[in-house]
Amino acid sequence: MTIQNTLEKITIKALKELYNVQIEKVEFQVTRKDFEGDITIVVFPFLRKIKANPVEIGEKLGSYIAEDLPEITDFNVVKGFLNLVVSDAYLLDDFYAMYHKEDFGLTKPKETEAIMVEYSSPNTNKPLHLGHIRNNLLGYSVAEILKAAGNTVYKTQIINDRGIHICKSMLAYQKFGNNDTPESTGLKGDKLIGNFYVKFDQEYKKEIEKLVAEGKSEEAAKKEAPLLVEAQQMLKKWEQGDEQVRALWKTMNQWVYDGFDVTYKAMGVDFDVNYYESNTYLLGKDSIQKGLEKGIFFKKPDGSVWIDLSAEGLDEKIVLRADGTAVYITQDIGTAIQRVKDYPNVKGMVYTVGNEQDYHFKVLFLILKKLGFDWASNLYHLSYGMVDLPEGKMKSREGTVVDADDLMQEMAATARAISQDLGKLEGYTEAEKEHLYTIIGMGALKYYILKVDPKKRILFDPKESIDFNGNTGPFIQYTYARIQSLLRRATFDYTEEVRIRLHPKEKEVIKQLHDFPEVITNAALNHSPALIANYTFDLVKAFNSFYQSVSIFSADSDAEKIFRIQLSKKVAEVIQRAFGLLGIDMPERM
RNA sequence: GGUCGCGUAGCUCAGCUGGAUAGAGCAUCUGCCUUCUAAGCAGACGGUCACAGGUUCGAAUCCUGUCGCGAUCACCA
Repeated sequence: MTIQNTLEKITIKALKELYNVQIEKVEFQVTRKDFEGDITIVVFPFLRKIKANPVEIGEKLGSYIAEDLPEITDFNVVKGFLNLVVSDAYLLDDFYAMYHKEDFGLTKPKETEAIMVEYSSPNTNKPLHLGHIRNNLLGYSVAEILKAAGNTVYKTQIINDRGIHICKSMLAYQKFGNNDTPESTGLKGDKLIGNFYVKFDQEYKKEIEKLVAEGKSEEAAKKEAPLLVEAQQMLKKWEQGDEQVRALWKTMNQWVYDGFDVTYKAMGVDFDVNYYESNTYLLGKDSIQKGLEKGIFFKKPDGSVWIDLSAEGLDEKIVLRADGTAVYITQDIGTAIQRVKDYPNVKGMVYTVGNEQDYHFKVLFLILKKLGFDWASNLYHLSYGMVDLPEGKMKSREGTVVDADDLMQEMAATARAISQDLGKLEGYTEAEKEHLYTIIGMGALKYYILKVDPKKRILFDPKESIDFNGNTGPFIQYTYARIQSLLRRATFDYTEEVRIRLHPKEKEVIKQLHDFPEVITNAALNHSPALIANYTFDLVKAFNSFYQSVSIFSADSDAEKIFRIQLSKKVAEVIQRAFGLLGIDMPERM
């Protein structure tokens, strides 16, 4: 609370007068529910400087503050905790300050300081799956949170559009494709290509089996299988710019992009700029050269270039092959530099990539720092845990992945089943209902994934799907919808400020609302949508408790009625804003 | 083996820079719909915060070690 600043000053002054000591900092916390009071000063830390009983210090400090500050109406001391009671008048002022503030909690972005957030980063040989969903939701949400906290943000993805995996799909298409197209098959482009990738693997395995049966070792068979050899030749042709290969590559990639667009739209994510690996895979070599001259890298006798990070507790890492070609990290170095060239106001970057690449990003950031870029100190690997299925790891080639499109459809179907069961949607057209089911289903999915700490792994059971009770997206959406209903019924004017005695539950809600800006700041600092999710749930619980214990339309006075509607309205606004940061839509009714 | 992450109620998870009797949701049980949407609310039950030490007025939180799970240690991306 802003009252904290006032309290801190007074406490410092009081302790100087009472005990003649100079205190630097005062520790505050929200008073626990079981105790009377609103805000608590922890006395224990003062003991270092004051030789006295903590209860005695609390009592003396309490009476000093209560006398000096009209905002504090009462106090009590439990052990070393000084609990202060804040006046209704102060809380009301605090509420109306929030109530009138448009964009409460949001900070205006600074144009001069931008952050680039990378997420999704798909391969173009198969559709998006459950893992991508977590990636996209996290990346998008963190981007929105950073915006809300006052940063200019560029959302980006690096599309893995070249390499042996695409060649495999292309080859399978040439051999078994029958000139299929998304139009002719009715399949989404990414699904069609994904099928050919699976087809390649199947045929490849058959060839291996055959070779092994002919007496080859399995290792040799894997390398010599004609399909694989042909795919490798195709990759070479691609690199040489072979017109036919490039043409097919272009066509097939476009199908995939069209398919991805549909999936991204359903997920509700978007990008400001795309980077393609086919354009960036050659970048970074000249930076290596410069670093070599500066002595950051060294050359081994065979001509390969390395960096020695043993001083930092890591190993030696290769950055350029002996034949002068780039490795994975080389192009990441180049791409990072390219991005700052493209967007000179970028002062930091966030990479949303799974935690199996923790080591890679540690190395990458260290190298960029050593190369001396000022933005290199502001790079963040948004690392997240795997999404596990009950049966074990997902493997795209074995077909045990949960497809992103299928999952989203299932979520809407579940929402439909539950909503029809409850039957509260009279007056809605079928189209409106379907739209609502999507909002609810996606709300469930997004909230379920975003509420857990990114670095923890998630066990996702598609059969049990999502619970719609308790700490879930739909529960919060439901609260929002109920408030909308209240506001529709409130035909009286509720713009004026009123002075009333606050109900304890109302106090709780006001205090909860008050924290919103701080929560956004923390969430941005920690790159954690989970903080927003859990905050919103707490706010909703406080509101529901209030909603159940006071009667809104039959309040004792008009002033109370007005205030309760105002409070509800602000709660709805904050819920909507918070969920906006999670990429979750709000239903007007449900 | 080295490095990194995780280990909190039967299950899923919160717990900010150390602070009061460790918090929610689900599940189980008890109440509450003639009054604003019961996808709700109030309450009960449920914990040696993996284990052992240490730091201090005070540790789930910080440090060290042990155990368990996972990731990583590629001239793959």
